[in-house]
Amino acid sequence: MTTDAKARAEPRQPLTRERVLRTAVRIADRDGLEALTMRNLAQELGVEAMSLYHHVANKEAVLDGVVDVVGTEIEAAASAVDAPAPADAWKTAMRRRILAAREVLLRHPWVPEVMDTRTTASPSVLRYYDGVLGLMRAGGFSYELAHHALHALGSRALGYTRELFEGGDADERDEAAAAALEELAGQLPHLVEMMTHISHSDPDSTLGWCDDQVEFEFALDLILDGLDRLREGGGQASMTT
Amino acid sequence: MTTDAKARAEPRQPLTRERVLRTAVRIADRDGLEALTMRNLAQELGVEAMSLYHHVANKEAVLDGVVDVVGTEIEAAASAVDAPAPADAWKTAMRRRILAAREVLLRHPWVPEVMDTRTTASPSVLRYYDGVLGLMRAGGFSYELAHHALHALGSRALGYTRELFEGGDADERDEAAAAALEELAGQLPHLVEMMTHISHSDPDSTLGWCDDQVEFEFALDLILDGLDRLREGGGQASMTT
DNA sequence: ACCTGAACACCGTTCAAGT
DNA sequence: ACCTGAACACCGTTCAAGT
Repeated sequence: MTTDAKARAEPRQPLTRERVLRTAVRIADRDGLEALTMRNLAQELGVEAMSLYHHVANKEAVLDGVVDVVGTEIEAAASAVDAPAPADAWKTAMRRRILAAREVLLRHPWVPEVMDTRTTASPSVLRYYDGVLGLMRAGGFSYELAHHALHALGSRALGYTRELFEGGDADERDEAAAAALEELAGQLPHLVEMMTHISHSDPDSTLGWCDDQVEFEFALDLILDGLDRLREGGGQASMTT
Repeated sequence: MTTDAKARAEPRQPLTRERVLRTAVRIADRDGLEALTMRNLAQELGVEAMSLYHHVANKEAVLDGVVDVVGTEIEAAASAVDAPAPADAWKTAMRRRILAAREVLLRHPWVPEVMDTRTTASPSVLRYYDGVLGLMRAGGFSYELAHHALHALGSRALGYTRELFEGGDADERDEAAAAALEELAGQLPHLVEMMTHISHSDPDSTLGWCDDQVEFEFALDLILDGLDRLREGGGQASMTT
């Protein structure tokens, strides 16, 4: 049985925008963002590249679309977390919601890179942020403070912050960082000493000592605690000179 | 006089890595990142594209290089800010240093996008972070807290955070956001109400009401104040359950 | 040693033509 | 209405050849 015959044997599903976008997400999940080309996407759908243009305007529309697909997944995950006890309600609810969103993004690690190049807002992401804002309003935030809070959280509300040196192979990255540190050791006294100090107190750790989840939650709590303090202070946002 | 003759009339500078990288920065500043192609870069230098490969390994090396050039500019700007008075020393010094770095980045708005795709650390950026770490150590941070702090600040230490919807033309973006909000108004009750509330209290503001500099400083101060509190508490980083 | 021209293997996209 | 093949205008990069 030839592949042609096999392809014909399965009832051929009609091409739709939905099917195009879901396939695009699958390609990015499986092979990475650089594998998401129009030609590849068409091939995966058993069609010519040009057929895609009947269902999406262009590649930018595909990227907008995949973000919205994942955004819908985030919405679902966020609304599935249980409500916290009344005390500490807003902060605990926000924390749970954001960490639930983060779990979705960890399954689609290419999303931050795409999101950072979007120039228009995805409907599902907007709905998610509307929920975040609603939570703060219910917690007693003024609109002014809530507005600052949305900016301060930024993409962290969705569960991610771009680390400074990420992407690529983690081992490669550590190796490159080690080489850079060695070469520049004389110029980086504090970084070198921090590394030796931390690797002494935790002998297991090598250069790859940074636990992304721990650091994410550290910064998230720092911000949520700070916002809570401002909220209690009456929603005014002046802190420093 | 033909352009050929004119080109020959000026003493032809030899191609060097330095000249290639500085020209690359100029192209990105003037025409945007998408204009920074190997062919364009060569043309600007009056040379064939392939000649570049004698001075840089490939395009990735060019991108690593331009980040390092701007990183050097940031180092210089940061070390030029005057030391603060002894009281509040670390926080004020950090704030000044970061806002000085931000000013450099505002002159090179394409840098965040490139930085976010780097997988190896630029020497100049590493040196800048070493200085940031040194400031915290001098301010009494434990290495553990300082390490968390570096992660929590992330790219903010260099003066930028990627906004969720940025890039492209600002007017276009606002228009798109307005259209999205209108279409989804029923599904975004809190965002819609926040907008009307804020535009009432500030009649000048339209959709483009967000002042990036104000929001950057709000979040920066939120984090610096939080870190300062933890530092005073003895450098321990446990805040929540 | 340094630079070049032609070529290769990719992109996204347009267009006229098929069914 | 939907899909296709050929072609266009770009990329980054390799390679053999020039000086």
